Amino acid sequence: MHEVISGLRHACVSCGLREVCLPAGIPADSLRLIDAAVRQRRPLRAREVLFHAGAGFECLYLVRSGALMSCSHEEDGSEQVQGFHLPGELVGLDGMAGGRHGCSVVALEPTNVCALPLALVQDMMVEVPELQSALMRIIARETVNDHLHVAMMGRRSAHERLAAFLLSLSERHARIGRDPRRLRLTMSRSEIGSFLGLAEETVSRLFSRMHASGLLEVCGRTVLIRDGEALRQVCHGQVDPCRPGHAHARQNHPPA
Amino acid sequence: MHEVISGLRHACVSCGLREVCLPAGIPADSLRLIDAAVRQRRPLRAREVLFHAGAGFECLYLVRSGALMSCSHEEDGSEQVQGFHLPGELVGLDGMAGGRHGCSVVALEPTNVCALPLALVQDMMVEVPELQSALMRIIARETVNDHLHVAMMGRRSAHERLAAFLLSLSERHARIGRDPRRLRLTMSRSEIGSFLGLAEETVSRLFSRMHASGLLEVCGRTVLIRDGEALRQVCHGQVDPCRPGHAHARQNHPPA
DNA sequence: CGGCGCTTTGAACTAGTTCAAAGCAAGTGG
DNA sequence: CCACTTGCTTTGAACTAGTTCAAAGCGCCG
Repeated sequence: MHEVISGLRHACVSCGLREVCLPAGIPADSLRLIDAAVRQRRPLRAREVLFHAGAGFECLYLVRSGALMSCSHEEDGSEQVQGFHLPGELVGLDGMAGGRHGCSVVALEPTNVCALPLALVQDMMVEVPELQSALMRIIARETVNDHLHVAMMGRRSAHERLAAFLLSLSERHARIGRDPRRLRLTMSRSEIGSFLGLAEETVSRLFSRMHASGLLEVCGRTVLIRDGEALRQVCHGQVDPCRPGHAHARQNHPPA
Repeated sequence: MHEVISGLRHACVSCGLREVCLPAGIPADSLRLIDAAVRQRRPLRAREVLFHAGAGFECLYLVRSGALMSCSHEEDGSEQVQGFHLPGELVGLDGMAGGRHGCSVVALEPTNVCALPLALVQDMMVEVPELQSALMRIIARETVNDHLHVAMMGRRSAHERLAAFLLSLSERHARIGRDPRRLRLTMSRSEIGSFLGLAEETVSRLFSRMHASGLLEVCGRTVLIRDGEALRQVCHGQVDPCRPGHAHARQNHPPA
């Protein structure tokens, strides 16, 4: 079952993601140990599966380029998208619970990942306490994200959810040096819907409305954020994006 | 800010929760170290706050008796209940993300907790690798739970949600040796609603319906599970609990 | 007793779903 | 190069699960 290919160039030290990835804040000499542990996995093609739910937990994976999506499966066959993972982000932690993964992870586009064999990670943590606390920090951040996600699913309207989703993507784009206003969504409407707890039709309609109101420029899977501030307001429920509110929309509404 | 009181009796070795709590699976000699680190906190009264969101992360807490509820706060003032914590369960892990807690935690009834000062935990992890992996396992399980929670908020009907909630409580009751059929809900309808992403009125109506259909016997905050198997079916969406389906009709006697 | 907070129930409403159909873009094979 | 398939997206129209608003009931405690 070893698809891991070692020997490829992968030095963390020279990696563009060093500052946002697991090694962030780890001293240079310890970094060399991590470097040695990291395996480069054969690149994934779009739609290719990194691991299936239920598979044995052997590695943690770091996204180097591309994008991943994780989703859990209900016994009735339905799927729930749990998250999207951009370069610099870590996936596979849930496997630590019981030695098997609880989610499947699939590539949304051609993707490269670094693999960290679990055994090596555990050994290393004893010798490199910084790694241990870094890992703890990352897991805890994961938890915080999940809580945000729950809070969103709990009480927010469809508009608020989509706005929050776009802003989160935008921020993460910024973190890795991409243009935070231009988003290339690599996932389908129905995947966004599943992630946000909405029907795909609802997502599609929202994009149309937000486009019409001038918040976004939507062209298929390419989205341009035209008014980030307004989007932030929508996200916090301070604005109802249905009624115009924006210059671009139809203005001939005779106010009551 | 140290409200921690040491010196009270608290030996893990003699604790009834040993097998379900953090120390599960940790060898006896290492256990003594943990034992020494654990501080007993003054008992919390109902509604008393263990820590506030934003407070510095100083301790992990283990529930000894009673029950806790954690909730996050949106900037608009609304609250989202993130979870309920029964004896043997750990709270406070989210604080590891940035040195402050992201949730507030409050007691639902008179509650005792054990406190594990963070500094001691970190020191110990270096010497007791079992503790490190135990902690990792617990955090990862947390993640898995959060994912279940998200999956529930995403696509399940109100009935399915409430059924899943009750079954989860029931299982956890069983784990700590309580009767899994008789639940004393220590939280209000609106707290359950927040947790499940429903209005409090909806929760109340569901209890009434499930009572009427003979699934449950509900008397205020005391719930008796009459037909666990059927409840499990509702939870998996195999049954629509609106239409009768059940012989037992209205019988509003308080469970003995 | 009287007041307060929680719960229940009813009735009206609406945000979002579902179902259905058409539009579009990319790929495939003749 | 075009016809055809396939999968995603958009849009419309009808529907409904769950919300919201309102009011009454119930327990509890000072």
